[in-house]
Amino acid sequence: MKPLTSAPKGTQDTLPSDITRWHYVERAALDIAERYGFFEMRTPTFEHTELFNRAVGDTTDVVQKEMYTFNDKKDRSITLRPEGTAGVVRAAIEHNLLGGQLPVKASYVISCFRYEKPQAGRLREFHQFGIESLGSPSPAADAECIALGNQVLETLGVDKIKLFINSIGCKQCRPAYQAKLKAYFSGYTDQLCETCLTRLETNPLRIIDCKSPICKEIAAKAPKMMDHLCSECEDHFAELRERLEAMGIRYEIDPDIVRGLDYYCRTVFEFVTEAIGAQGTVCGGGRYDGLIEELGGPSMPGVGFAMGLERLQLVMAASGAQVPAPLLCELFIAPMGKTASIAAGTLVQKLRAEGVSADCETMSRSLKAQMRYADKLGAIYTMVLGDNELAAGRATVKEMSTGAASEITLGEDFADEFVKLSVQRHISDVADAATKL
RNA sequence: GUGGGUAUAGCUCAGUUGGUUAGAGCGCCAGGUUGUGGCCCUGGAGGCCGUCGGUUCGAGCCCGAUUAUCCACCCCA
Repeated sequence: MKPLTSAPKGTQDTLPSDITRWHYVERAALDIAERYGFFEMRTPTFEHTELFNRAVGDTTDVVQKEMYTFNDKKDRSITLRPEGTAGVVRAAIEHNLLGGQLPVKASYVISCFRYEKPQAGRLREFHQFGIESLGSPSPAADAECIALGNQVLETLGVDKIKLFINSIGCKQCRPAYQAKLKAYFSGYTDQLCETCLTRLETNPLRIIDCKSPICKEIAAKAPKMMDHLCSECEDHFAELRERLEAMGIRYEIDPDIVRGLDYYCRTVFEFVTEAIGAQGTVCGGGRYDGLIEELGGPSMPGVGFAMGLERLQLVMAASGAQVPAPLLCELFIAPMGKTASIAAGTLVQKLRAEGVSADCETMSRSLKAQMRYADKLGAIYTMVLGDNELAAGRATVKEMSTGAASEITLGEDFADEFVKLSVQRHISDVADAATKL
């Protein structure tokens, strides 16, 4: 059987067997964000191309070669979002949220699109959980974001991950530093790689991040931003460190983190793992004080991060993290014959209306096959429904784990009786657990 | 965009120096007496061996191309 076509390169289907894990991860992240005062925000999957050109930056790889850009039927240039911050900031400006109470704290779970060559932990359509805190210039906001990210990772059972932080300066101190950097690297034009030669002109800061061995060696002796921060940036960074230490969040300073999106300034940070291959950045973010103004909003600072949900799930697996089991079927009804099947459908419907997860046979299989099916569903109880039961108006409910049988009437009180039975089991489970303690 | 590996059943993989009807385990389906799951036993369905072309009397196996996938560079979540 040949499929008509296949999913596009770099995309993934999420099957019913995967969805429990996804829900668990997304809900945990959004719940924790709410505790920090960040509420979910939903923005369009596509935006005007200009938004990303301005926000992410014309010189970045993301804008230059990775965007899914097309013209719509009225010839407007549209781009599938490659990241989440631009859309959130745009929406905050558009709805004048920044004229109200500050800070504006938003979270999101979105899919992003980048035309890249897929590899471990890198897809063309991928998912991010992210937060943005708009309005506060204080390192308190930076620390809050980092703490939030840290808590999400901890809650989901991720170890094997490290937090790296750095400060890349602001528009006061960075130009001078960049000039120094440029002067330094200009002495090595005969040795730098081709891309770094163009970086020398467009954004010398990015040379520091180059992975080519020769450039790395040259960059190792380059002047460090850390040594050229203005006093405001220095104080800001020092306070951030003080706050992280006060909260007991462990970090390392990595002076080579620059990040590939142009809007970052001052604080940048990454949660990085070595357990999932070369694409080890699970969460990355930082401060972007000029961005809101750049997009036509008020002059206002901001800070945030994005977490790659596919990568997150990869580290979770590598860390041996457990995902709670899905809600099991409380009762499976196995009918024999058409009359019983109709009755079973009705009984199951009553249970479902009462909020009980219940199921019954729809494949008309043998009783043995139905029992096997119930077992695979993980049904807590099963009930066989045949002519005998229908005639008597009573049936036997069997607890699958113990084989214990209980009688139940099939009348009006059926759902109530079953719920009572089920609750008793829960109570005895709790009692058992208590005695074990 | 550049490089390397891989492509055989739904999944994980065997398949000899090229030689008849291509295999295993798991999964799925059905049986193992009359109305009860897990363990065990038996049977069954399911593959144009990624696609196209070439070499050969003969190709799952060799060669080329193409596509997909995995991994790395690059970049980033």
